[in-house]
Amino acid sequence: MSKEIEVTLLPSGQKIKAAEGASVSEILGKAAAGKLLIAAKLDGQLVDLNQKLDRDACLEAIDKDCPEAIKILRHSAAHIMAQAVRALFPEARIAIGPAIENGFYYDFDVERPFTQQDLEQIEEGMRKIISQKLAFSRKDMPREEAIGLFSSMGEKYKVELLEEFRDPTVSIYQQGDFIDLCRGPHIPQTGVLRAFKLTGVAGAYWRGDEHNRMLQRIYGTAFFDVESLKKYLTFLEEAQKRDHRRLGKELDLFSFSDEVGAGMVIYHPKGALIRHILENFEKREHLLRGYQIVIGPTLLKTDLWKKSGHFDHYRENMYFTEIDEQSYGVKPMNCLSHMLIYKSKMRSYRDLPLRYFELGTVHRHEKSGVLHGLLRVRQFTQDDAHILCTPDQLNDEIKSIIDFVSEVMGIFGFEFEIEISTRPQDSIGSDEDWQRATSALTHALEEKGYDYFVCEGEGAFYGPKIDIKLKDALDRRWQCATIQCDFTLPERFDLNYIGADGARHRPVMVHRVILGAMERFLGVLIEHYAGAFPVWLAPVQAIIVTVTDAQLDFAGAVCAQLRSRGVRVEVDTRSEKLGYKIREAQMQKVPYMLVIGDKEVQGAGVAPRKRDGTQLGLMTSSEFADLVEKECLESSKGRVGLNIV
RNA sequence: GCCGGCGUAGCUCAGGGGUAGAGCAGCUGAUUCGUAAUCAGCAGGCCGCGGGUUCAAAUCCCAUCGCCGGCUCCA
Repeated sequence: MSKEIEVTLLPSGQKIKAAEGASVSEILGKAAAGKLLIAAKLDGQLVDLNQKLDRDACLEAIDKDCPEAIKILRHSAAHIMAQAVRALFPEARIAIGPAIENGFYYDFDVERPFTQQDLEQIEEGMRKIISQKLAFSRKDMPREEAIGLFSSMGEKYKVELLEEFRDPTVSIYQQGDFIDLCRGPHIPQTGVLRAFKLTGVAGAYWRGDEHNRMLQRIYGTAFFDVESLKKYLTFLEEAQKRDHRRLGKELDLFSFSDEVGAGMVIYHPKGALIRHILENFEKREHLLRGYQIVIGPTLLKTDLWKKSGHFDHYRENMYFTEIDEQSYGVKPMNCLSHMLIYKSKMRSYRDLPLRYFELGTVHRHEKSGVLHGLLRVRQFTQDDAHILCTPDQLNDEIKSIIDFVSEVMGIFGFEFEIEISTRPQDSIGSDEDWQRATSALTHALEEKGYDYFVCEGEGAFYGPKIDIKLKDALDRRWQCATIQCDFTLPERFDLNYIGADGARHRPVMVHRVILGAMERFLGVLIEHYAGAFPVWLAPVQAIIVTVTDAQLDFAGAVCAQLRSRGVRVEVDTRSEKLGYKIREAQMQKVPYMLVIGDKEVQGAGVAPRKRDGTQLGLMTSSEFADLVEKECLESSKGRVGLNIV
């Protein structure tokens, strides 16, 4: 006669009796009425449906609509893929295969890289496995036994992982003839996987270390139903349409040239104009907040880079040249001249904080493989500032930078994630300084009530930092704003100020950018707006389209009037039909099209048509200029009207 | 930098050892038209750059530059 246990069902709180040794699915089966169960939470821990219960516990069903379910499905899909790969490539060694943000991957050590045809075959193999409805079964075993098991299979990567595990017991999962080291849980059987697609293959270093062997990684995604998969694939297509590299070409904003070199942006008139607007906007915002605009040189003697520590810690990313037998370094950061400005005279505590702002163009030798449109380039301009303050002022300074970032991002409508990065291996300064700087950053964020992630060991070589990440159209995150504490440069340059006590003190330094790099920000901005810039940023705010050539003279006069008001307007003078010219303006995402036919000439006005197709009816050009100005101010939250350029 | 893929007209792409192709854009002409593509004609190319194999290379091989997807690294 078996004992009874009491199970509390969550979230209802209902208590039911069950036989000791009953499985999760047996217990939940009755309560789950028709829902597709994926797994369960046993006292808060995710477990498989066939897990047996031997004590009183709380149990919560995980059906396919729970947020955890999709991760479990994708993780199981990775196992199924690995099984298919092993069937096709018996010599393949398996590494790791987790669920990731939009899917899953699995890394394999294989003789030759996978091809597109291989992927199709693997998909076919997966479909076969799915149709067999193989159960995922879990087995716990002592770590030593697992090492023996995987050694006998030749799975050296699994053995390497196991050898570093501390737990005496590990779990393995098996479906069909495929065995994998895994914490689980998994879907009950392979047939649960209904919709999946292998999306790509790429090289990836074992354990993410470039000194290790490069494995072959297959990416895929999976969903509970085919419609969701289709929706996701459509999303990817849509995202590709707003890729800034594509829009940059279509909207004639910028280009790259292999004759010029990789990672060097060539701004075309419209792209340059947007950047110009952004930069003017930035200068005003900085002056408003007590920053002083400064300008430093591009080439600085290598000796100075040695003094700052850049030569020892950042040389790999720098370009050097020689002038009159003197070695110079092209600046990868703007801080040095700002330090020299500070040092140019005696400073009092009454002068602090000093905030030096520079739209500084820097060059960094990024590895060729990381270059990516505007988002990762070798020459870029930062909206950079260095704040020198007393240690007491540090917290307030950081808080006001965070406010600055949040106000600016609000204007563009960006949401962001915040990360704090702590001391890396290759770094300078004392532990005590790092500790002080790191806690200054965390305190400021906590006082402002922001959530943040901590990235251990990801800081700059000279100090810890707060990074603000924006997402691109393809869901990749890009660092834009960053706030970096630096206790070491003031030391190396022997910066000081005279305190109220008459003695010399060391100021604290903060490096910070708001938009980050103008290039990257513009790239993310293009994708954010899908190329349809708000009027205050649009390089062409209105385009005049005439019904026939007969109205061209009047169109020219209107254009001149609007330009004198600061409206960025052009005339399409081609002898094309109205519809043709409208279509073109539409595809160029111009905010306003000003239609001029005989009626408008008669009425001495224009008929604006908005980008979304709405027509505003006849108005004078002056009324239209007022309208554009009002919209600029509204969309820029009062910052920018018509007179930005 | 590493693994894989790819460079053909301004753009998007076809052609895969035997005379270089299409659509769009451009130019010229006709059309003068009311809110997302008027018609016709013309022009446009060291097939990324450099080597090699071959009677013959856009096509095959090597090297190089650049681009794309990842990895590593970063604003």
